[in-house]
Amino acid sequence: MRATIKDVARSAGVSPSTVSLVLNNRPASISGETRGRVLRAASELRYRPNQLAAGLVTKKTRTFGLIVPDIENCFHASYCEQIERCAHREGYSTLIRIAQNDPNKTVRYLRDFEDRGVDGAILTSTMFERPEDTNLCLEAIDELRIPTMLTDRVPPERVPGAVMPNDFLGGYLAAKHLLGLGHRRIGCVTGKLFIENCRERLRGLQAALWEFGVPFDPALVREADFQFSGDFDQLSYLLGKNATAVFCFNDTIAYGILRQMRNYSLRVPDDLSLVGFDDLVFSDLTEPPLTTLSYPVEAMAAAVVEGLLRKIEGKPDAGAKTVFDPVLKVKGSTRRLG
Amino acid sequence: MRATIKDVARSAGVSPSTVSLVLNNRPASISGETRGRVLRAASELRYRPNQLAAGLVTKKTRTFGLIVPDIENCFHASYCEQIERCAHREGYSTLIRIAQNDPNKTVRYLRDFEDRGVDGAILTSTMFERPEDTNLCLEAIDELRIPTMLTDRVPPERVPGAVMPNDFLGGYLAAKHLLGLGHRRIGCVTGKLFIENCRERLRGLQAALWEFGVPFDPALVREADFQFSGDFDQLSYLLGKNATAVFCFNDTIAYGILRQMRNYSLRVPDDLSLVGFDDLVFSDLTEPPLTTLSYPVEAMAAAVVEGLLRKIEGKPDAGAKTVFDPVLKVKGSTRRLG
DNA sequence: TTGTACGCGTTATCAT
DNA sequence: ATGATAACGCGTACAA
Repeated sequence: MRATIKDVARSAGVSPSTVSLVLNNRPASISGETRGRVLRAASELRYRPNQLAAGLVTKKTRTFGLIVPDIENCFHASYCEQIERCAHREGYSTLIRIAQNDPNKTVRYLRDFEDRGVDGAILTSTMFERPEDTNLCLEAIDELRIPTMLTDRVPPERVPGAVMPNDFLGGYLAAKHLLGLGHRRIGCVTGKLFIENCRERLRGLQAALWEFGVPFDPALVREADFQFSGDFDQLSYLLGKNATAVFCFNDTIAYGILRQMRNYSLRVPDDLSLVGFDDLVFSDLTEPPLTTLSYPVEAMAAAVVEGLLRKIEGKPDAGAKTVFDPVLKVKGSTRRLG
Repeated sequence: MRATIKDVARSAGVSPSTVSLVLNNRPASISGETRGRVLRAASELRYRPNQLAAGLVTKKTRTFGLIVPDIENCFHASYCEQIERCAHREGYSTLIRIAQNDPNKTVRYLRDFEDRGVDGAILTSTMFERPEDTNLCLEAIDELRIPTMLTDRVPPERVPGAVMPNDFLGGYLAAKHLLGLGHRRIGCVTGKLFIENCRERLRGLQAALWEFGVPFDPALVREADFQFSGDFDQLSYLLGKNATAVFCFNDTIAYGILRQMRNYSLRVPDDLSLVGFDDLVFSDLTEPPLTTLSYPVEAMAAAVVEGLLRKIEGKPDAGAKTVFDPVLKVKGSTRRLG
């Protein structure tokens, strides 16, 4: 069996508390000699404290709980990985749970986090299709006695204090870029519009249109899904509406449009300008490389973790940056009209 | 504060042990009346057992530890997600750790798993560049007193009992497909060859060549990296060697080749046939869609989890399928030579 | 400087 | 049918 603190104590000829004092570098002054004996015994027995027992008494487990909708989505995978890295850098383990956009799972996982004594929770999606589900989730968070950070897909009323992407700006930048190139009929293939982030991107687009004095035509907006599905045919619809450019709310959707373009023997950007969102690694490899918007995922992850640590330590959450701006990466899929 | 078992006991007018018996459906017969009182009290106080305390005494935490090299790699992300799902289906939480191919991190995480009392560990990569690192890792696993399943990147000596992809077959199928199409000069862009899986794929290719009586030319093999890097130029080298087809050891590498082909104004499959590996979702979207090899990731995940459960329950590990064959998905990137 | 004793929240054993 | 009591392994006042 595994050595316990008692075994170390016995082997070093001291009491368990002395072992604890030494190993935790407690202010209590321990003679260099016993300290040495303890350390030697501990390493000989390969002693490592049982974290369950330690957590039980200290109420700290140095664990974060992270709930994500999925990780097959590259953006989430990347965000997830960055969060795990930051957490690790701060000495925390990360219990990752994949909720598949299921509010019930989300709530269950949340409770499980509390049962397991995680020190803090991070949720990258707290908006669901049915508003009552969103409320259910928010209530569960409030009942929870655990510091919690929301990020990415956050209901509007909870945005203060959350680490947020500036999706309005993203939409604005994309549209402005296209407008600047002379496009006036800009089609849009959005993600699910119950996601506030998508609506924000849409608002950003509208703001840019307004700035250029171009009327907003709702007929140019098509709601799709962030998951890829190759069989939709938003493209022919939008072309039918005389779109000269299409703004896709993520890169995966843009890949689909790119594919459809080839099916029609049309060319990007000659026959249609295309803008994506997320700047996945693959977006440098498409033909042409995809003009897209990029978030500083690493910085966002760092902000989430930092914010959570502050909450855990009870510090005021001042200072931490909470809104992150996307950057437009102009590659080859957009060009001047005409 | 959160209600404990004692609070419930007090509220129901019984002892903590009775509460425990009721809530855990112990064989001990409890009168329907007290049972009701306990259940009512528990739900009124919203009692949920502290898993740390429970784990401390039962030595079970219903948690798996999962160590992956990274999850930005789509294949790993997918595998990871499937494993998490299977684990959840079986009532287990998954502590996911990203080791970034760092053997030291791997070992540290492993120990941490033990400290936290996870019931079992899953490692998707236990092969490192330096053999001594691999050994270090294997030794750490052996010293660990935790049921452990290895999968995917496993050192040859540990394959028995591991859940493995049949990479030999993958290499064989890819090469046979190309040979069947008349190709004789087949270039190869591999992943790092210290990974046994890559060497297996290479052996599979050699076997197919042998079958067709085509001599193996080492000059046609280029070692690359599974992570994408757009700046390599393996293509011009292989074309210089008169390759008429290229077998890339993963789809990401193939995307890079596809891109290079366009830079040279060459066409796939007319000027070069291309085969990838992994069948990422994006491989239906490339132009042309990428012929590639696909593993039954879900089934593999299920097998890993099942195997781990058997080990945990001390059952003999008979029956579980442990080698999984890839399937060749012929899409548009390969064609008959000439 | 070190040891004793207690508590963390739970389950298991053994009485009653 | 139910309740004391003793673990589980650790940290920490407090005592010595």
